[in-house]
Amino acid sequence: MWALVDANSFFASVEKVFHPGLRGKPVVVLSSNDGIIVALTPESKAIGLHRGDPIFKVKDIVNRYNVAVFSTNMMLYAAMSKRVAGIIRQSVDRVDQYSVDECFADLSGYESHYNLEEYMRGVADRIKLWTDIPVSVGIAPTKTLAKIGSKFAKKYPGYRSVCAIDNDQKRRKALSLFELDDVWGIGRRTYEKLMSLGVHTPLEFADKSGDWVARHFHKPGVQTWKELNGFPCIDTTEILQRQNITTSRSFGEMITTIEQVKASVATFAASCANKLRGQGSSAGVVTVFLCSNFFRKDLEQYFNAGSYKFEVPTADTLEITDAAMHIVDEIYKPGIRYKKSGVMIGDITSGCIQNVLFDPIDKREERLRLSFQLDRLNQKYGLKTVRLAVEGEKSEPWKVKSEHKSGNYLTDINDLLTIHI
DNA sequence: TCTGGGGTCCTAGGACCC
DNA sequence: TCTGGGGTCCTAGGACCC
Repeated sequence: MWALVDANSFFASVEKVFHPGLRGKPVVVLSSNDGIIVALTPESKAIGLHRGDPIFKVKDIVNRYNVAVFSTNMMLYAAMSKRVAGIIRQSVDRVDQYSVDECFADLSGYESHYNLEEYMRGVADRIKLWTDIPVSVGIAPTKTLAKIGSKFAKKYPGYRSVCAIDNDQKRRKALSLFELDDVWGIGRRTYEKLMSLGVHTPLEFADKSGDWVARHFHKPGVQTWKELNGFPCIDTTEILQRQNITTSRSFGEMITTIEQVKASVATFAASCANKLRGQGSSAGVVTVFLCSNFFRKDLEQYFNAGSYKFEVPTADTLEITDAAMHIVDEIYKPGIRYKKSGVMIGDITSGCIQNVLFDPIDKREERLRLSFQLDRLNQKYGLKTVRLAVEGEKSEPWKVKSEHKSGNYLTDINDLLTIHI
């Protein structure tokens, strides 16, 4: 059996932990650049807000109901995520953290010693007690069914945080009541296809024959069908090594000069290189893209991207940034008002690196040590304390808007909360 | 005025190889 | 009229996820 432990409205719940006056009140957390709503509490849903709403379009509701609005603070959410996962790991040996707010716990072997429902309810209670984050748990023979269980646990308080789908009768009932497009693995396109084939509920899909499913779907659809029938076939074993690393941002203000574009791209290249070193890998290719503001129909639109392949895979910030700057020289077009840029690195490899005889870079090892030293200093003294000059100042007009950001209560000693009793 | 960011896997088709 | 068989690798695009 698998248990899925899913935090409720995770980002919003984290903010509520540190702002206890918001209990029972509507809370929303915005995307980067204070753009759209990415997380919201049930109280916010009840007054008509939705995930994905641009915040400026719902300003009236926000003002009328005095909604608490927060800018995104990934450092804070990541630190809390680690704590929640740590509590689960104290009770279950094999835990895959699937996303920032979800963990799959492998319960095989536990059923002979424990009542799984009670056991996981204990875990959920401890998470609530120790972190104040509410979670919902689904227990089932497959991950797809466990996901469905966690949604029921979230929706109906009667489950007291845990819903087990552990026999065929419960499975059929759950599948008959669940929304087809809420099933894990069924997105918009697959949903439309199923509807056009006359399938309206997860149960109707699960009850189709294997031949029928193979005729209409490829591997992903077949997997979902098997999982809905209780046959596990989805592996989520943690991927320790990223295959691609991207850093991109929309700008707080549109920019035009090549110096500003370069400053943004250099900042993102340094961030990619930092993440790359963090997982102990090297990259074989770097890609840069620039684009204008596609919501502004009145302005000239532009998108362009370029790539550079390294002769020898590298994790050197200087080398990656240098390549990125050359790409900007090639794809930058004057007269455009740019809204977003980004850097992607790929062809990521770990371990031994094949050298070439005529390596254009001298003293590779020393330069890499320099990059690691940058990481150490910036870890200790704060982001961008030591950086390349081309990255520009700490406050640049293109920096993201982040007007409602709370402190890094769990990771920065200067932001520790003071409690008055 | 203001509209996010970062991933994975799968498949088909082209290019190329012997 | 008839023109092989069997591979690999790479890339772009689709679909999905949080």
